[in-house]
Amino acid sequence: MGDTGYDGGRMSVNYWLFKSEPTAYSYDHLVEDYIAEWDGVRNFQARNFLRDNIKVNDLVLFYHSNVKPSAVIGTAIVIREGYPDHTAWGTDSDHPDPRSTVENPIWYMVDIKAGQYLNKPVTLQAMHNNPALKDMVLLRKGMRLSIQPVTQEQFEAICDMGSV
DNA sequence: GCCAACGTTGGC
DNA sequence: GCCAACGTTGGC
Repeated sequence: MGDTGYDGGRMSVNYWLFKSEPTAYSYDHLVEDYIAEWDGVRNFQARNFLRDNIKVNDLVLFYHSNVKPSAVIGTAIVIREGYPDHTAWGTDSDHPDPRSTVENPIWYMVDIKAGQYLNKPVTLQAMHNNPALKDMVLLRKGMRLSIQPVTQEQFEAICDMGSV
């Protein structure tokens, strides 16, 4: 941002970290599917990012949470931006919300496609040990947000740490 | 499995 | 609008 470069209408991509419990949806699973709807987010702050801020071509760190060790496993790319999460509708869904309707959807999702595996997972501990990452949202005490903004510097630092 | 931290709900 | 109760997240 802030330079005079032209990139097709947008000054730059933004960077994000998506959390997933691998027992629910792993990075392997994304690579298999190649394209995934990032549905089921039921937190308003994360919803706002999905609805308002996450754009096509934005880059994503895919983080496995609630496993030993928790770690960033790979990257993904946003291929469709915020649209209503239809999995909130209908009782056969894994995460229904009867308050959300077609006319007034509460929840939103994006589509992503698989990027690259890191050559080696970057663990939560490794991130804590890197002073360059000290301001990461993920590392803030008690921060449970499942969709988090990441700076370009943080994104690149983690990719560097993950390439052996 | 424990439990601290957090978000959400709902009574008042 | 307060806040207690509850459910969930997620590291350890």
